[in-house]
Amino acid sequence: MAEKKPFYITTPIYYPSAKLHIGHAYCTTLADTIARFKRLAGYDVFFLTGSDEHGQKIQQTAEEAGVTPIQYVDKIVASFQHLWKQLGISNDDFIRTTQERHQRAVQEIFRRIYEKGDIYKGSYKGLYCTPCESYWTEHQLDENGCCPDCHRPVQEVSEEAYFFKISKYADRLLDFIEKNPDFLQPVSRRNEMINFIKQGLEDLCISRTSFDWGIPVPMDEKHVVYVWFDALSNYLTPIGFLDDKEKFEKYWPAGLHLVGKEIVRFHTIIWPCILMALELPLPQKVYGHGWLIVEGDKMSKSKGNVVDPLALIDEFGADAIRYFLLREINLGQDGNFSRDALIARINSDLANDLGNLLHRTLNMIGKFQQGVLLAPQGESEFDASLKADAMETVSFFEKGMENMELSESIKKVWAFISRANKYIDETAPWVLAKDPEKKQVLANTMYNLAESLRIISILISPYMPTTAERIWKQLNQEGEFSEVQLSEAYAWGSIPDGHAVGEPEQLFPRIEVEKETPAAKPVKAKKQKESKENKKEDKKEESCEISMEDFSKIHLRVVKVLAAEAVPKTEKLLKLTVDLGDEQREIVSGIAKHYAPEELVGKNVVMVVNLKPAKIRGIVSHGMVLAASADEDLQVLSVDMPVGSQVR
RNA sequence: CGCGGGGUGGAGCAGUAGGUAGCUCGUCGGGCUCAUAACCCGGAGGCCACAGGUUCGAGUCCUGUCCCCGCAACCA
Repeated sequence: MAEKKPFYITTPIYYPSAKLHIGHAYCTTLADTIARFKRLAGYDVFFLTGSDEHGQKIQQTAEEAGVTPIQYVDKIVASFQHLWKQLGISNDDFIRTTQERHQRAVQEIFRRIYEKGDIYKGSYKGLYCTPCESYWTEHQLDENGCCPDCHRPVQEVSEEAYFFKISKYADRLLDFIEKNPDFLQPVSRRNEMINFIKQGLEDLCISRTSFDWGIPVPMDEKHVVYVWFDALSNYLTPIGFLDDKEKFEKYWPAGLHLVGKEIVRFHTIIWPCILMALELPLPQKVYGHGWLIVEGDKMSKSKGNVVDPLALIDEFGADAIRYFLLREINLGQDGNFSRDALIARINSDLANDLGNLLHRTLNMIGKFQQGVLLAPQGESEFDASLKADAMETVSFFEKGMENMELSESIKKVWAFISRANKYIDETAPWVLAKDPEKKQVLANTMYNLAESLRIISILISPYMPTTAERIWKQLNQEGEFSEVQLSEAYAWGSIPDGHAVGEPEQLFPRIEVEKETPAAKPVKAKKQKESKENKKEDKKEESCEISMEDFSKIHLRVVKVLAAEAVPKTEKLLKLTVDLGDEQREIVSGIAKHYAPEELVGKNVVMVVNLKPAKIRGIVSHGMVLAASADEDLQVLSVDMPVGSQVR
């Protein structure tokens, strides 16, 4: 066989300021699946992920935690790596921007561009938001003159800094993007970037003196290299940019940088400019995927809908999560993640369709033929059709995967799984088994089902590596599963005559859902209904009605606010200490925009007493203060009744 | 005139250089019994947010309006 074609694929490097959430897991799973597919298809793949560990924010957070920055990031990065392991991520390397190899590479890149004259010293004046590590111009600020992102105050800063002449490359870049439609996808992002570039590019400030947790600028040690210049360079480091010319030439340019839509700009403007300055070829493709919306809403701890991927993996297994993310969410746009939808997919697709197909097949082979497959002889119309479908599925799948149509490709496999289930119905093996003369027809049927499952296991392996291998093992296939190639999926009839299969074993047990979880679901349904009906004049109010019994579950009481203080580093949260009459509680309330803490002290307000406690910003909030709101306005319900009064 | 995404049967989504509106789940009815109350077949359910326009013909193109959602993942 000819030498394998190289394929270099990357995820963004994640910022270790907090734990990773399902959105990060999504992105990395996408990349992993593509990487696994490429390996399956015979490419020599290098798959990189990592962490972006520098910056003022990390430095500060570490200080607050009383540890050094490196101690701080070491710990968090270990949790990244743990998560990737649990998720079955098959990265070939893990780059950390604090590694010596990366620092050397960045300094070298900086030096080369500087010597070329594309980096110059200037001074930067601007309004800086520390938490966001962003400079803003005056008109970008929000109505209060604060950071438009986080709405915290900004500081005026002026510092000496190095600049990278991006402006010099704008025309070349635009030309490149316009001439290479594949470079930037999906098209909506591409159009966006073309517009952005046409508005003109400004030189980019790439150094800082205001903090020192970063890579020193080689010729001027009081500067550190600023975030994007540092972070983007990670893509060059692990493939031998500095010290392994052969490896570097093999893998560069990258085949795919997979990124979230929020950072497409950096990857399609700054990064290509850096590469052009280095006189290196540009990556073949940058793909900006969408985000995950959770339960129709933004994730937030306060709503109790933060999705911790590790917890999900514990509960459902990595493959189920992977399957859900890749199947349910369309790559280019935002997608919904919900627990109900996840369970529905697991039950119907994984347990009923796939798991049960394997189980019933192996069971029949065991029951009707003592677990032994016989080479088929003759072919019925059903057999021929099944086989044709299998072959069509494989080639559709291959094409789809090459085009990054992940969701479409896996759906096609499921259509085939469905086809195989139908085949069982068509051939009715339990009938054949009763007729000795149909012995060979039965054997053909069993053989074809086993072949179908063998092929299915190959096709799903990039998506669900563990499950694929379990199927493989249950079919008692020979050889290392990791060595299997896509070409074997095309080879119908590979199972030898007389092959004995293994015992059936449940792949995915069905997940039984309790009839009605009183809390979350109805509330959500109601919310959606409301918003829908608001436009169409709520004619069907009765559908939102609750019974007296429902209402009586909510305990409302008048309580007195004893103390109130702002929760540090938040803009909407107040921590309140309230007196219920017979006890005191702490609750966190998102009303800081409307009330100063001192305004609330002494007030008697209405509160939900029996709300399940929730942890918000580390504070246990047990209860909720009721407030009326309309547009921007908000008022807590304050009443002139004694503490402890029931509200009904 | 900040930017972007979106409004399609109960839910979640597809709809590809404009030509009978599809899929999954749910639901209703039937079939089957090898199987994880599973599998197979069939039915009901949509004037594709609204209003104009282009066209022989628009969910799909153009214009305008309304509504939702984000601004990068702490905000009960």
